[in-house]
Amino acid sequence: MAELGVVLDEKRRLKKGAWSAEEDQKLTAYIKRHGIWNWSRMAEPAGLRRSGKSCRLRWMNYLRPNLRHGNFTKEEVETIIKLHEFLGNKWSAIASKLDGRTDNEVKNYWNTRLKKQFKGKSMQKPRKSEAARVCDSVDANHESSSQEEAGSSTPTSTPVQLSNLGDFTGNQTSSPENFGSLSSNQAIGVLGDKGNSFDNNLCSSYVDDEVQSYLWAQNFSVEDAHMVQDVGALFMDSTATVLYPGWPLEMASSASLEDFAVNLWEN
DNA sequence: AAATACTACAACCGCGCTTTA
DNA sequence: ATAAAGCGCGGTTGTAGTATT
Repeated sequence: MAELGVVLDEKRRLKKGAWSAEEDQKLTAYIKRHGIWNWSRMAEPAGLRRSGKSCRLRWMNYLRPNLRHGNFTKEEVETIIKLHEFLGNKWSAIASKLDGRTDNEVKNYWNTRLKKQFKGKSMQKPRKSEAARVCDSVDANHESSSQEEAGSSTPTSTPVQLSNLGDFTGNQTSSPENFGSLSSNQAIGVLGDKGNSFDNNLCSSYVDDEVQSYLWAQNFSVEDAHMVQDVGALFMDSTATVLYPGWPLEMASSASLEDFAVNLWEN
């Protein structure tokens, strides 16, 4: 191979691995001249021995105009935390709320910086399987382990908000009863594909008032509708509270996410 | 100074959804 | 109606750079 870490797909003679400055220039110049019309067919006329996928990824994550690279601001960190709490590993959805950031960048940031902050720290109560948790309504278990651990609880979601969600998505009827009738798959969908990973436990965190109000203040576009359709399941637990990992339990009820994000960002 | 461990991030892979023929 | 192609997403891997021993 000509360059370290760069290999050729022997069957199709396609190059893989890190992009050179020359390749970047070729792709950028081609797109500027012809626009994006078909990723898999653009590579050859652009003078690149790359798969369409590879071209698209390079463009979307690196070459595209108006992208921002480098450190995340504390506001961005805060946004990521909040949205991840709400949406789970929906990186593209999260990234769409951050100006000039890509899903890949957000995902990398989460996996390398934020995830470890949560790792090993119990967010709150031990939970049943996701499916069981989502299907259950409030029950006696809430009072037992959760409040002992969390030290407080914050009643949250209201029918009004649930109704808004239903109206907003346009494909989900809006009563709390209907949310309760979601299948476990539907409910878990928003939490991630596998349903049992650390991330999924994390992202299924209960949503408190602060997070909700933040989210309602967001400007969700029509394209976002698909990802919010299952969100009702997250509101099923009305005794929700959020513990910010690494923070003392006694902070549970008083610390704002902003405090947490600032702390995280500064350290 | 060298070896090792850790971190950050670019890029690839596989899967599922949508569009097209 | 359906198979194929294209696209986008999330998970994972590979590697360069940095810190630590």
